[in-house]
Amino acid sequence: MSNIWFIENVNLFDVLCPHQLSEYKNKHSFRTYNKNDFIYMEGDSSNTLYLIAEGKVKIAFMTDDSKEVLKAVLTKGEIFGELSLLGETHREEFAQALEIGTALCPITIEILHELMLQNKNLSIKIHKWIGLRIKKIERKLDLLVNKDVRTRLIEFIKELADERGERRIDLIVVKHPFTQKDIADLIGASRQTVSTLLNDFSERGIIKMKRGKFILSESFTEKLSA
Amino acid sequence: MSNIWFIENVNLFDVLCPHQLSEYKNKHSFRTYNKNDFIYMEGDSSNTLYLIAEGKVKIAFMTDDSKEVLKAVLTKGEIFGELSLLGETHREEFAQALEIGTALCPITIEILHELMLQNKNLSIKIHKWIGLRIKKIERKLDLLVNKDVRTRLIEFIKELADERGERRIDLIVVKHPFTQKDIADLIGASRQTVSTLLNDFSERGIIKMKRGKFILSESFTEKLSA
DNA sequence: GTTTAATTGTCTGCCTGGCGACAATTGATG
DNA sequence: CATCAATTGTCGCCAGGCAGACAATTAAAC
Repeated sequence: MSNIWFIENVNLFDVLCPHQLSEYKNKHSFRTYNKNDFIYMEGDSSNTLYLIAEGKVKIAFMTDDSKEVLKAVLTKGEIFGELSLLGETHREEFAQALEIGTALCPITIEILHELMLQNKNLSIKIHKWIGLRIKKIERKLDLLVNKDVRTRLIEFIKELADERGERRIDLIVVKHPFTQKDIADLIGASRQTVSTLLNDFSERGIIKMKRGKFILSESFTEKLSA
Repeated sequence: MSNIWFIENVNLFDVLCPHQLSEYKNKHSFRTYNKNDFIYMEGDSSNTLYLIAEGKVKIAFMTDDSKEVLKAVLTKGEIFGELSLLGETHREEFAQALEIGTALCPITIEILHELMLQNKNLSIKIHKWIGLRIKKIERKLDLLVNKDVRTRLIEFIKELADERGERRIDLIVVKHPFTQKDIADLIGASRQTVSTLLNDFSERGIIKMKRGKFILSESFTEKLSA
């Protein structure tokens, strides 16, 4: 399974966020949150979708034995709460701001449905976007079932580079919102193993890292696989 | 994460299959397949969705190193090929009939879109169905990341019981289309481990099994957890 | 019914990767 | 700037579960 599905970027954010459209500018403000503010909690009624304009948002849920399971850490330009669109009545996860000044653009499903009726193109984009979400998660499943931690970590970094990498001359800079613990949780590994592997990659000159940032050579993919 | 999302059965099959509607009866026939016939292959254009009227269908894909990865084994009443609805242009998986006399009811997306425009209710049901698919797969991810093989197997059986279990007095009969190898692939375990675990459950009187069938006591859930 | 292929059962050794422990580092906070 | 909490680095131990091997069983095919 390749990454083909990812190439066609539907860029829902640009289409959706009314603040992007000049006529809407200043008509309503973003909602802003402080660090650790909850955007919604498990059980809340599920009727709006959010676009992240600024900051960092954690999506997670609690298990029966009240441990927290991380689902995603999202930043600027990403969307969450979209299951409200798909018949979910109550949240089964919570969303929490991780930084002061986290700014979100909320869109209720009523409004979104109106927009979709008016705008056939939007409707199609949203469907595509959902299709991509499913592909992405199926891909993750495949990795989890069939690949070892090393491979999963490599794939994780590759995906990150595809999604948020800024190409420079001969290298790719990837800013991301994850701690090593986050990465470990997301790829189904222990924090320690991720730490060791990353340092291994680093020592072999394949990636450089600082907190919240990877720097990859253009050819890191081949190097990593070797 | 509980099973709540599963309770509301959207029963898309009944709504969709035109053969269920008397006015449509005999208007067109099911398409039937022989054992090992491919319904579609990777790379085929993705423009129809299928309802299974009879038989058994395998969904899988090939990895780069040409090993087969099982995604699902489906039977009567189940739906597949639905990503054609969500902007997929070409299949990234293949679908293969596993039994002679496998009968499918194909619906092209054009027709489906028409139906959805005419029938608001259908549209909503389909959205809900997709929402459930996403929940289900997210749940699977959670299990894979956070639970051991034993727990995953238990959850797999529980889900099977919910989906296809026939309740009898004091017990639940679950007919299913899986070999132990299939189950192992689907829950991310080895065939041997699954075999051993199932026999362990069996010896402890918690489940009885024959090929393609589980018999569970009403209270198997608690017993299994113990 | 016989033959044959597929599925299932079971054992052994082995190894990936989890976990606890603790130190070192970094960045946030006042 | 100093303090403190969060994050990262590293080690050793060891268990869950995979893989190979082979026998036993069951179902399918003829």
